[in-house]
Amino acid sequence: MHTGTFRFSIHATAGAARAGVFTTPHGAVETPTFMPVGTLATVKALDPRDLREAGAQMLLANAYHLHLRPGEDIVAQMGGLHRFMGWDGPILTDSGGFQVFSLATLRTITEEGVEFQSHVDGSRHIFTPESVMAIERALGADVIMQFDHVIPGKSDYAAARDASERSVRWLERCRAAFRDAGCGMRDAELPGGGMRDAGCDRLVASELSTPRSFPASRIPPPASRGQALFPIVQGGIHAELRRDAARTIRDMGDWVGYGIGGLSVGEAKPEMYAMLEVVDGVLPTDRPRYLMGVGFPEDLIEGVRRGVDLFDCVAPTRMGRNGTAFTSTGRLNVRRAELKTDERPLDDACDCATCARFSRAYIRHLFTADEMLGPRLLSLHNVHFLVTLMRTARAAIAEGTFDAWSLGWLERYHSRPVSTP
RNA sequence: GGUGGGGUACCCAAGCGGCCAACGGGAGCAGACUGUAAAUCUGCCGGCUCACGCCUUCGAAGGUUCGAAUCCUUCCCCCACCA
Repeated sequence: MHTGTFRFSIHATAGAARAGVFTTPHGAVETPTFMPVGTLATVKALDPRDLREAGAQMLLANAYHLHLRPGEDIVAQMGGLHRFMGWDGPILTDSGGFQVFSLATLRTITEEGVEFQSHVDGSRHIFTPESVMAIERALGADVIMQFDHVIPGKSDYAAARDASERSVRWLERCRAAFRDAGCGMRDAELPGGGMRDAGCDRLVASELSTPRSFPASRIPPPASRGQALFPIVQGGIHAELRRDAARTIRDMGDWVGYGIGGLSVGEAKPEMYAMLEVVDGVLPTDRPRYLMGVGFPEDLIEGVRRGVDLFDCVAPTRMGRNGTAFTSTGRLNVRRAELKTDERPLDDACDCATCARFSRAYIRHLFTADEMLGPRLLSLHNVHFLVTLMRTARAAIAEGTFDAWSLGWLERYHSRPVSTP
């Protein structure tokens, strides 16, 4: 596949699993990969150098949160998301669709869009596919997600169908808005046909020279490089709905990549895995698939096994802040009393900066003493762990050992001897 | 020596006749977190018990009362002020 500055090439496969390279305007990403989440243009407790050293290749940020503060106009004025947060690698912005779900008590959904009450100050904001596109355009991430309607994992068929179909309708509107605001998108071939327009080029040049004079909604990405809009396949845990959504979206146009959403939101794991298999059978195999919001190490492996290339999740950083470490033999609660004098690293098999330098006993001490270095060191370890897990999976796919490797890995992870010294 | 205040579970601290194994907080212990309203949240936290329940607790010892952490007496400590 080659669409402008975006490109996806697959180097090896193992069943549905693939090892590839996803190229974006801000560089290439070796897949499968895990993308740390930096909702507010920061991966909590870590700076870009940490992330780079941990092996992260691509990051997430969130349109809803950045719209509330500092505002996409500020980000655009400051040169766009990459420059603003000091990360020159690829970035993906989520649309705020997940907040439709997680801020359920603070919003009202209509066909037109969603009215949110800000969780920051209570003020009211209307999010529509169009306004979200404007926000994501202004933020300037490489990949931007459509505005979608996420529902709880256990939702019944009717509710799931309703949300899924609405997401498709919103996708149409996102695409239209994306195109209309597409000036500056010369390099990106947009789904359903790219657009080139000399007027747009001129507009880009003038806006770049005087960015402050333009309203936020009209400020294009700061560089002439493109953005890619990813659709999101919804459908809850209903195979028929998932299949329908995947087909409909696939047939809508030639997307650079595909999001798979509405999973890991309360449903059972087998249900999530089953949905991945359904979607895997429908989406084009030569485009990257992004499983949104996942996740835990075991889910990453199960996802790769079912044809997923990109993952993101708050788990490594949130759990890192809350005192849980991922290890090759399961999760480890670092506050446990039995670690009081444990001299070993969090994970013997880990070569992260935390494991190279600090003992479990010390990290436990940092947490019990409520020292901020603790959450930082654990976040670093957890991010490194997931990123490395995907890198290892990639190598196994390339070497043709993925099946055996993944089964062995899962068995060890679930064996749970964990912390006994 | 005098006057006043105070001694409650690991710590701080409410309670001041029955609804008290005793509010609340901390510490401790265990658990949860999946497109971040999260450096957050939940549970346990005198002993025995799965539980019902039983047993031992509110400085110590006596006493009043159907019944006391709560009232009375004496004693032991601590704090403040006075001599």
